[in-house]
Amino acid sequence: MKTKQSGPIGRPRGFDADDALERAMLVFWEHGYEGASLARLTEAMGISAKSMYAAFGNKEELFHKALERYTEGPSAYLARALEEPTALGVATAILAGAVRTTTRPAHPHGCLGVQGALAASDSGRGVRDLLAAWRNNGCSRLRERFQRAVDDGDLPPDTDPGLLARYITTLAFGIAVQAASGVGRDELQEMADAALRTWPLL
Amino acid sequence: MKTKQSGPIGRPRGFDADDALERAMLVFWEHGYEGASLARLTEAMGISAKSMYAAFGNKEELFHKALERYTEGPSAYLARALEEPTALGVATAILAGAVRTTTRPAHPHGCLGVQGALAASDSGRGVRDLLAAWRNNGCSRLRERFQRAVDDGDLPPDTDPGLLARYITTLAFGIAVQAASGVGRDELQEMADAALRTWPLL
DNA sequence: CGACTTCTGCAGCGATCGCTGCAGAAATCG
DNA sequence: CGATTTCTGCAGCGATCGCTGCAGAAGTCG
Repeated sequence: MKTKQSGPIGRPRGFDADDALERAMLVFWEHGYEGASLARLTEAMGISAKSMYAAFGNKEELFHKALERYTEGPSAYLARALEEPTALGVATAILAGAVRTTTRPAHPHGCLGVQGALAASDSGRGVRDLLAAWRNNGCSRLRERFQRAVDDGDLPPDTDPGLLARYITTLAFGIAVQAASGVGRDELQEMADAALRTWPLL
Repeated sequence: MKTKQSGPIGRPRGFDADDALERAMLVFWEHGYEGASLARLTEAMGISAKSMYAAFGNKEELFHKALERYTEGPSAYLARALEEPTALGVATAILAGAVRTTTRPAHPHGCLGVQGALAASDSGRGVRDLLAAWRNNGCSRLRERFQRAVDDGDLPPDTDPGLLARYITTLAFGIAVQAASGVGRDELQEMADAALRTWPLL
């Protein structure tokens, strides 16, 4: 319900908030929540600390919005994968997406949802819990998708969808750790292929 | 070659350095390298900052020694697992050890080698790289063990030991992430069991 | 134009960071 | 014992942390 058809009165901000958020996301991705200082963030965003606070609230809110951006951007392969017609297709797309996203050249290696804040000091507990919920949410959505596959007869009726979802997400998170360790894309993709070669038997 | 049979001259330190290191390891484990402040570390160790520096050098050296302690303690299951007689036994023991260690009650959840410093600021780059090397070293030792299994005929001759080692370590690191997210021990162990049920076919 | 609103750059807040100088206490030597 | 050596507690170092008050610039309104 937008009542004003022209922009808000007053001086408009002199930077592109979307661009700035994208750059902030990359800094969080590379250095983690607590490892990304305001100085480094604002420098990458091309704005002053004051402008960042005016536009995004504070560091934690900035991270929240950066995580949303990450979910809709680099991590969008998950939502797309869930729409694959078969459970095997879903699993294959998720692992391939994880490998691709965590080993993109000229991008930080690893996954923001994993290395954003696995362990943290007290001040980072909020973000750490947010990311834990983010990861568990991904697992839950996958479980629901596999449940549907069981209902549809795509997976054997004795399949445990929760266990299967936990297995695939465990591999995906493990891939993110390996990528952060510098393991290359090809090796991880080969490993993902091998892991799904025994598919119907899990 | 110890030449002095009596202790060194001068006042001996008034605390147990082994105890202090153990407590420091637990703090690093829970909060990560950068998330563990000197104040929190020294409080847990029961000594002053000055004593810590005299005994361990600085924060980074303290972390190095804490990681050694972790390797010989909570993570000793890896070395034990490598001595299992069969490759399947090795893999089973590694995953079971990972599940147990990352979900121990009254201990930090997750793995120090993973959440100690996955992403970090500039000042944590040394430790981040150290941990990446630590993880890759575990993978290499597992690969060598699987290579031996191939040579001994325990694994089929067309098995790729590197790929298999990468798969098992990926699962182990994924388990560490899941544990850090609060996933319970039983669910993870069930998942590990299921992952190895198709063993000879990878 | 003048009135109004918002954004921007500067400077700096209090708190915490890892780390250390100093003086005295405490232990081991001859 | 005195001499020597090391450890300990206190206080505080400079740097950085996330964050903000203020004044003026810069834009949108009637």
